[in-house]
Amino acid sequence: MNFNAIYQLAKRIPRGRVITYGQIAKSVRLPGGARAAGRAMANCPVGQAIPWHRVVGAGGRLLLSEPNVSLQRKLLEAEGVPVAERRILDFAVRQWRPVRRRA
DNA sequence: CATCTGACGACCG
DNA sequence: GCGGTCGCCAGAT
Repeated sequence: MNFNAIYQLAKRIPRGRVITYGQIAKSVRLPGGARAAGRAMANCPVGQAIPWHRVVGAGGRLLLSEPNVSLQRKLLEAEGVPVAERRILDFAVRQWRPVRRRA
């Protein structure tokens, strides 16, 4: 699969903002939906400066497992994103929406 | 070929 | 809020 489009989009996520797997899938019209986006991130290549920690589940939930979820939380808080146990508090405001031309 | 397993998400009780 | 179902899909066993 060519997940490149996803990684490119991920790179555009502004610091201090987040996006969901579902949104990504929708934005790049990824066949397979959110789950495919999840696979892409799980396969996320290191060394390409991809802010993987800014990708969360629907509703602003952190879906990773330990110990990665702890790291994600740490990274998010480091850029000013408040996180409760496994959930972004003001998700509605923190959510980033990529610019897409014409619905 | 049958199952299981995920960095998913919408729905329902 | 929580747990279960279902649609979705690629790989691994």
